[in-house]
Amino acid sequence: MQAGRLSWKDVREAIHEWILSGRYGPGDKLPRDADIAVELACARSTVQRAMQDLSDSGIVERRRKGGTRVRQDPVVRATLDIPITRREIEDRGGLYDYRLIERSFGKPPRAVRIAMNLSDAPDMLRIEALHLCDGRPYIFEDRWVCTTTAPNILKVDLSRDSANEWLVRNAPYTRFEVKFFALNADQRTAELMATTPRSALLAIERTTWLDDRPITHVTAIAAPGYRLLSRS
Amino acid sequence: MQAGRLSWKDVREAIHEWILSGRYGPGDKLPRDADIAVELACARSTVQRAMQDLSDSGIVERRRKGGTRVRQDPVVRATLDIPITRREIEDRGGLYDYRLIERSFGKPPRAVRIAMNLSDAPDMLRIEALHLCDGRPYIFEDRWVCTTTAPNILKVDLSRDSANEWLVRNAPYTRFEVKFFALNADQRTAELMATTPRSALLAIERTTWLDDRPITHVTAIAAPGYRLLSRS
DNA sequence: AAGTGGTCTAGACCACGTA
DNA sequence: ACGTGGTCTAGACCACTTA
Repeated sequence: MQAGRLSWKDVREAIHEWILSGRYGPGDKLPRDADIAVELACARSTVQRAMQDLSDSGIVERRRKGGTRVRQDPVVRATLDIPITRREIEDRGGLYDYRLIERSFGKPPRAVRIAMNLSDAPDMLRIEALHLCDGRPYIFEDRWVCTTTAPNILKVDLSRDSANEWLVRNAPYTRFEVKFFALNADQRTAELMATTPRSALLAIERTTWLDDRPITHVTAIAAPGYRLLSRS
Repeated sequence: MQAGRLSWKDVREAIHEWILSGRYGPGDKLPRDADIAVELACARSTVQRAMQDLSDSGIVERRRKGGTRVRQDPVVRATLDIPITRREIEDRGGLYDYRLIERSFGKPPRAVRIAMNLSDAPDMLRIEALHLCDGRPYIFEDRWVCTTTAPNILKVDLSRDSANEWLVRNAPYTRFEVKFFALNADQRTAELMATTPRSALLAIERTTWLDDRPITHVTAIAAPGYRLLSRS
């Protein structure tokens, strides 16, 4: 970064400082980008880049002609990284292991069809698998794969390679949805996860699409004590 | 948008398409920005903006001198909005209500000090409060506020105004951390949330700082059935 | 109708990391 | 050392929205 010149991140900090210090409070209108550029002695596009970031972060609200205002109800916007399970475990320094529990065909239950936004119910590949960290259950994965969208998965030996990994590498998506919720372990899940029935488990439900065709729907159930952290 | 000219989002889509179609697979090196700019007939900075976004989305990896490569292990990067609880309920069309359960002073437990990254343990304001949707418990909030960083909260009548809302409006932060996990309701929580002990509940733990001084640490425990959705 | 944000362009220079 | 991404600048024009 060149000395004496402001980067757009510097500009963002400067403007954020104005807000933190109360120079501009919630609902207040900020000066036009052009005027800020003059005040801070930088190009307007630099201010624009900074403002775009403040807007993305939910701190500021911008409207053409209406100008820029400090948001009344700031939103906490958190970003989460959900890596491949194998990598997640290896990055923690754990030993990864994987076990295929079931592989079958059938019509997905209604909840899955709804999540995929499907009216009819074609047969899909059903996969149940367990990811282990240092020999202990880490994540149980209950997955449905749409074989019309991702037919090549039928050639994969899922007892060796996890669908999680194969899909992420070989079936890129254009859109996805994620849901987080807590559930009580039922009898079977408790056995699989080596815990007691009714244990509270974090579930991460993910659906991916290639354009408008669903690829897969997975419910990943994490072992007790699992914590999902936001990116710094 | 001007016709005949490519916006950086168009460029991002074009490049993403190259990846989806297999023209460039995982690990492959993409051409230099400058060459892509020539191929697509746009400015290099437009390609740069598109690439920055693809990099932010975890699709591509960029290194100075090393060039740009398609990521081997794509990461699912989800963004979550965590609004003020009152707004969250009202946006769902629910009737919001709020009850202060406890307001006291004391030393925070060790877990809170660790989360705040504090070695010593000053007295802090402790708040327990319940947010209700249509008269039913929705979120139980267990909060510690550092009164040296946010002293003005002592003047607030917390039986009327929730600390959640007051802090978000009046104590802006520069940094925060969020954790998600599942927990079994204990006896007291079960009573407060009008559910049964051992129910699985989603907990959202959040810590905020103003520069390096902690502001608040809150564990928000959601009612059974609560689901957290990613932003589209 | 006019003002404000949104974006593109072309050129320049910097900074980082690999070869 | 040098190639590649990262960013700034100044100007231009567009697009949206509200006064």
